[in-house]
Amino acid sequence: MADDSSSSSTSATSAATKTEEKKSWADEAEDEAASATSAAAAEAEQPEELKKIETLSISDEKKEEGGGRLLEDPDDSEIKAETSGDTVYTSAVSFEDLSLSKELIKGLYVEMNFTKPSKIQAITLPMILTPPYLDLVAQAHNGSGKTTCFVLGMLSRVDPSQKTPQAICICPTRELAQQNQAVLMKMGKYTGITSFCAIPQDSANYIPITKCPPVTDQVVIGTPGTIKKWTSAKKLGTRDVKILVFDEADHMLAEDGFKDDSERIMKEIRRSSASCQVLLFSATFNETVKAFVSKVVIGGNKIFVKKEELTLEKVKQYKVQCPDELAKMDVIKTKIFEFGQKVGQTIIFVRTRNTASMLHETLRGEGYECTSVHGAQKQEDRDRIIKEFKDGLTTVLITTDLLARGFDQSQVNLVINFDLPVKYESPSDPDCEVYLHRIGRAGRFGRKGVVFNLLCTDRDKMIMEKIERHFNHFVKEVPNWRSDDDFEAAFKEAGLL
DNA sequence: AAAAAAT
Repeated sequence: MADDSSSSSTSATSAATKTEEKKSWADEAEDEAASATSAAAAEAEQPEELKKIETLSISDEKKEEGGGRLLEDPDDSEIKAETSGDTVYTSAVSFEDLSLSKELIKGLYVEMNFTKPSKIQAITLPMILTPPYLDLVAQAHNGSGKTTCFVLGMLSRVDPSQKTPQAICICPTRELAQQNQAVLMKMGKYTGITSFCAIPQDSANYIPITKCPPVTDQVVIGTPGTIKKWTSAKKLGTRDVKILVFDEADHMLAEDGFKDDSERIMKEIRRSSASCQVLLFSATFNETVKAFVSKVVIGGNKIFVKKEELTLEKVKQYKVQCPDELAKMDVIKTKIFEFGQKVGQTIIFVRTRNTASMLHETLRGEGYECTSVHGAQKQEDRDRIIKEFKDGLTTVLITTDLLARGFDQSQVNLVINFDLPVKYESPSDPDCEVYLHRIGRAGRFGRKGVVFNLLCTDRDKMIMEKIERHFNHFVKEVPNWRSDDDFEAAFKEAGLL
């Protein structure tokens, strides 16, 4: 649409593909917005949900000086947030409490259809938007509205009249970068703010970076390697950057994730723009990353959630004991395709790219309609398959952990772990963080969802037990993998049939 | 050659 393309960047990444892309993401964002209201309602129904966010300050010195302020909560006086420094934050009851520009308020109500801030938004937005703009690390449940927190942060800290990059957001996958940019453009539609998506270009319309004009958009969203490429080519200035966001921050700062890239980018930006505010958002922070993160945001505000309280109650989890791999296939064909069609869209997670293609081929060969997406495919193919799924043209999507994090499609009610997520270094241990992110693809904004973990070996069984123990959450077993009735009962229990 | 990014 004309509006969209004029407000977005025309630089580098294919303008044509992007515009097309944006339309699909934007359509989706409407659904997301609509469900935000129901999320608020869902939260209201369930008061114990409110106790889930536990905030704490790790900066001891500051706490003594500032005296550890209490944060007022609009919904529940039992929530106490200790913050760092002297600033007193008042949780936002409405978006009007945040002294946002009227253009931004209009975007929130008209474009996003939001009515009031979600829990995490109410708590973090004042922290993000109140001087002296302390750093923030915030953990909140999957689908609770974290994106809005940092997108709103970026949009309101940026000066639209100044044609230089002032906000940068770094994401682990190009899909997530694009999704976040789409949300930003939609929310900021009336602000005149423009954005640039710094992700690898598709081979078809590759332009060497030396031929690209420097970035003049106020907001840059992208993946680590490409951001680095643009800055070192001196095409992306970091002098005026006021706010730096890491989405899926635990992964961005993990040793086996993007730690080196992230640290380098953070250092460089802090060198050229010392007062830059750093925001770290994720649904998961394991102990190792948490310890490291606390060193990065010294004196900042910190919000963490206990791991036992992170599992989404509205997403029912099951395990299915299958005698062999063939039985797993059979469950997909006779149960998942049968019931899945009735309850919305389905994502099937597998461990490797290879399994993704093979499973796809096998199912398609037998007439089951599905698509697959993973990192070995061409960029343009990935874009197309994601768009088809977002547009609802396809209902079953097979994927790797490419889509484990952040992928937001509210119609996804069914998630299958064809393979359980395991740690690369120790394949008999589960990757509990990835597990949580995967199941979080269902149940967006407090919706109902169901997850089936297909187990086949004793090792699978043991890994599943470890996951249950980690989250202190019992996962029910589907008694008989052959039984339609057992599956039907599971779907019904999850509230989906 | 585990997913991902990117060289």
